[in-house]
Amino acid sequence: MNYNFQEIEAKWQKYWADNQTFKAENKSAKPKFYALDMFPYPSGAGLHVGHPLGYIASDIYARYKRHKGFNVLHPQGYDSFGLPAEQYAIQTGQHPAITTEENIKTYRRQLDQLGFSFDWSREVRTSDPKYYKWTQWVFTQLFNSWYNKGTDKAEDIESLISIFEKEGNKNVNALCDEDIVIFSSDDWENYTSKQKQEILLKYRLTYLAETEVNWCPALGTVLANDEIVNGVSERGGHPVVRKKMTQWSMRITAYAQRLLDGLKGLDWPQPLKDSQTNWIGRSEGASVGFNVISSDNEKSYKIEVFTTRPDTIFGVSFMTLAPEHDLVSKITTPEQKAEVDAYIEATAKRSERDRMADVKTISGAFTGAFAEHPFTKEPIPIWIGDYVLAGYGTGAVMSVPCGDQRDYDFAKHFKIDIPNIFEGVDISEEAFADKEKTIIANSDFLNGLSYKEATRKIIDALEEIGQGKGKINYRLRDAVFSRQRYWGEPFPVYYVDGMPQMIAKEHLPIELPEVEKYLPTETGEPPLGNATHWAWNTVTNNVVSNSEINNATVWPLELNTMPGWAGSSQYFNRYMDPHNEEEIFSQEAINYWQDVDLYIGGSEHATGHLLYSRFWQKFMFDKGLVSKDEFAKKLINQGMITGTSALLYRITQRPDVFVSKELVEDYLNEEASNNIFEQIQELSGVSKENLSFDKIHVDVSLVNTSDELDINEFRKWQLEFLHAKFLPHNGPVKVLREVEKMSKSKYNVVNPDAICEEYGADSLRLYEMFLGPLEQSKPWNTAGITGVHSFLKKLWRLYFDNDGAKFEDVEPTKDNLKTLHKTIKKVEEDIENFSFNTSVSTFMICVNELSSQKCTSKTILEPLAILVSPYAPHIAEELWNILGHTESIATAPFPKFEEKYLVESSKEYPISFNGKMRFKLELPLDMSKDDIEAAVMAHEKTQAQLQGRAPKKVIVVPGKIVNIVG
RNA sequence: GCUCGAGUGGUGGAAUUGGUAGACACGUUGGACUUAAAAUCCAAUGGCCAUUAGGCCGUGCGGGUUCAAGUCCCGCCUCGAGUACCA
Repeated sequence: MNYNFQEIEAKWQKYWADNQTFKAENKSAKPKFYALDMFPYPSGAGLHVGHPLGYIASDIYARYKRHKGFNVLHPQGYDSFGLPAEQYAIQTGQHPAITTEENIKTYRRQLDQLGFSFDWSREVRTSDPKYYKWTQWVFTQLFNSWYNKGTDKAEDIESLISIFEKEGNKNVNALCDEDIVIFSSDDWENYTSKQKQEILLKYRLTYLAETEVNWCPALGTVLANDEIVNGVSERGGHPVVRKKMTQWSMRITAYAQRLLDGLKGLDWPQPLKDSQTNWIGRSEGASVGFNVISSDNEKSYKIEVFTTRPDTIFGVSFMTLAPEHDLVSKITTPEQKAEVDAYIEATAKRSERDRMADVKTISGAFTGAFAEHPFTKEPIPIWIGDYVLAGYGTGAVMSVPCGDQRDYDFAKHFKIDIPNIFEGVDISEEAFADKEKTIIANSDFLNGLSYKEATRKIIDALEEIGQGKGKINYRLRDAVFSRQRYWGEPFPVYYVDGMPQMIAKEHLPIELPEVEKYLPTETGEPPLGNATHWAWNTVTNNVVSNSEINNATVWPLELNTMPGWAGSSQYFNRYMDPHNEEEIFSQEAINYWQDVDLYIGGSEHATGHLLYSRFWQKFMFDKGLVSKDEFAKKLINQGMITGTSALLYRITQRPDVFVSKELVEDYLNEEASNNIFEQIQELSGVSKENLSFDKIHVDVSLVNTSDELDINEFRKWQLEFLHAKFLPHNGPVKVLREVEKMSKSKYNVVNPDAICEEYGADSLRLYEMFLGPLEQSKPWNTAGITGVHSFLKKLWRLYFDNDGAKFEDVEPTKDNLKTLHKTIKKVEEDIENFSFNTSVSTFMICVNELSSQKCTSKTILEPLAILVSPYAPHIAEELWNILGHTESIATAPFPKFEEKYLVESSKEYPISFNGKMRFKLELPLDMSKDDIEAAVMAHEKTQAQLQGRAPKKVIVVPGKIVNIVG
């Protein structure tokens, strides 16, 4: 009987689907385990071999946990809103829902053929109204909440209103907008409804605000920083300008400290935690107010700055404002106005990323205005410079050139004073920023103090004169939540007199309307502006035609849609109870499953999805909806699988002439170059001076394992190569190999379908794990897959020979048991440590040993099938079945490791001389140290090594090693 | 620049608390089986020297600690990822 993987794999995939083998129950006496993969976006290109890496790992773990007696939740679904489907819709007019549906089918087929143990009954799709109903609902909950710094949690907006009614807002300790005006309870009572709504918006956890965005007029849309290259849009190369727009924002900054603190308890990769820490960017320092010196006594302006070095305040020799700073236009003197305006205009054309990336160019402009130093009362010139960003801190800096390199460079460039306030430090060449070695000088009452002492003292002094206080600042900014797109969740929001109103839970979901075009409207409104049926009737509580808008009972609906991360910020909880139509999830379900025990996905989500989800989870926790304020206990980043690109040398001047790799290398190294050059010239006619080579990507399927190009296939591959010429004419043409990210455009993607076809899913699963450690990035090279495939065949032959099954009910030998139990031990340790590559080797060793032992004992072969089952589930099911079981292997108990089978009585000691192993000596393990030494010293090889010398020292580590020194 | 990873044969990688460097595979070479091929099996395979016995070198580089270092410490180099005029 042969190992017919195609038949076996199809059979068991059908069995699992028919029997719902992996359906998880929300009630169980077993302990729970929740294994989750990061939400996939179903792209049109389908899966390549890099995608399943993490899925295989989580599947092995999930299957292992089932063997270990856990009730395992291992769901899968689709983050199915997104840009590519919308882009395709714009180009072809095809509705994104149709494209998405097709892509999901491809994904599903590819996932199914790999034999994953997903509970498909729990599948969710973010673009399904039944799902996004709850995304909309969470949004309304955020709207109806404010952040109470006193209790350090989100609370219902009603509690804030009742405070306003009782005592106004003077005692409210909230995380809110900066421009809050103090009012009394009487004031509140007298405000109009609209005024009240405006004030409340400043406190809500999701709110409307003017946000500066990268606006691309030609595309009619806002672009992300990385969609802009050299100041123009990546797609189309259109100009981009900075523009203010009213958009929904999420007050994630309310959670900055808790998001930081929460990281400590998470078993997540350190680099990932580090990048979140940096992203949140907590810094301690002081907020300082500088009064602007004004000849006009009626207007007094104050510049607020945040500084981490308040101790250097006596070193301030100028101030720098972001060009966008509100005060700039107000304080600039008439003489300087032209220069300042020109500078502001120039800055607006630069993207934030541009401004940040360009460290070398120093630019700025003097406003003509001066601020007053809070202590010396000296005038300080106020400059603007694009190295100061409006979005960070207050958008203003107190510049201390002697202590900050950027300030130093700016001062040097504009010939501004650089006063030295450090004792015994030379600042003629560069600034001095070492806090630890700082001793303050030339600073009045701070002289002689260290950084720490001076900081404490100056903050007290600032508070005393009312011009500053200690402050903690976060780099984290509130997250913009509006997108000017079609294919996303619509907001459950309509506008009454321009003020946003939430639509109640019982009327959700608000479904995405049909539109004729997916582009922005001619007036620049988002695509939903094209919808004719997009107004809210507050009487009948449904969506009606725009023509019915009467600004009394029928109002316009929001035209923006939600961003990609909206749907992915609570999906892991929705999986616990995915079909609940009454609640986002039942308390029973969330209390049973609690949180994700293992989350596997790419590190690219470090500061996006993984930060927003933590924020939503903490909010849900504050609302009492979830019992854990972190949603994933353990997280693993799987490494990227890189592709091995094939690059073919082409003569730049003759794009139809290709030269084999080794000839080009010889030529370039000037080895035998004359001979090669003659051949090249004969073929191409290019002179030596003009000769240069390009490297073009060639589809990897056109190249064999010896890097030789299949010339005939290459000619057929693309029309332009039909009449290509090659050097050598009749010898093999070799390509250069380079490891790069796997990508369609580099023609180095390997599709799993072909491998499944040729070797089967079990081989692919094993091979992806065998490649190397899960977390490391590693190159894909199909050459080695034959190794794991022949391992599976060897495994099969342990159970079968040509006549059929050969296992028997016989007692296993000592060696059989030893092999089995050392395998159990190692595999169990490996899985617990996510070291899947080493267990594949362990299986190979085990099967090699059992084969040479000619083991046929069921006592060994049964547990072996279970051990292999998480990795290669199809073959394991088949073997299990043939061993006589009628139930799936999925919940068969994991074999129990027993130490007694591994106990050894002797050890082959390595005998080293000066640390170098020279020979081995078998000695009993219970032999004493002295006896070992005596035995070793008496050995003839020891005497030969020593050649009569007396050893200085003999180190004996029983059970390990003997080392003779001398 | 900063932060975090990584660097081991021709290749992917192994070496769990410092204790036999190169497990397991791929590839290559030789052999068996076969009319032949495929499949399968067996053997060899870090480099250099040596007929053998054996010796020397060897985990990016330079130092150090130790009886013993891929592993620990100090200083560098290279590659990868993230991030950035963060005040």
